[in-house]
Amino acid sequence: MEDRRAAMTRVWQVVRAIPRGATASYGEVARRAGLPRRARWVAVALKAAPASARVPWHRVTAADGRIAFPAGSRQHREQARRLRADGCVVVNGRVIRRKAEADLDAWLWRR
DNA sequence: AACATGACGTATT
DNA sequence: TAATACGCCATGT
Repeated sequence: MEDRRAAMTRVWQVVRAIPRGATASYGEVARRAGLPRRARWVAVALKAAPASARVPWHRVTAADGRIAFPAGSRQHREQARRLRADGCVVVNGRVIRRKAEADLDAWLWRR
């Protein structure tokens, strides 16, 4: 299963390409990594990412902008903390994205 | 092989 | 916006 490793590497790379202050959903990351319909697997890949890979995992949220970890959990707080350190606005465990901003991202990331 | 799980997504109400 | 339901798919048991 060396191919699995390659796919994970691609996922990490895609996440590393998310600029500070921006976010992407698991599904988006999956598509950009050439793994359509594999959002859940992206989560597995992130969980497996070693700290040495320097993957900004906190910039990945559910499709609606919510932090995927259970509210109140340590990791949920940690993600919110890092997100805010990036300059993102987090309210009720959700990253606020203005429509224009979201559209710009879609444009910047297409293909 | 069958079934449960999960850092998910989408449609519907 | 929130709650539900169902779809999806790699993994682990």
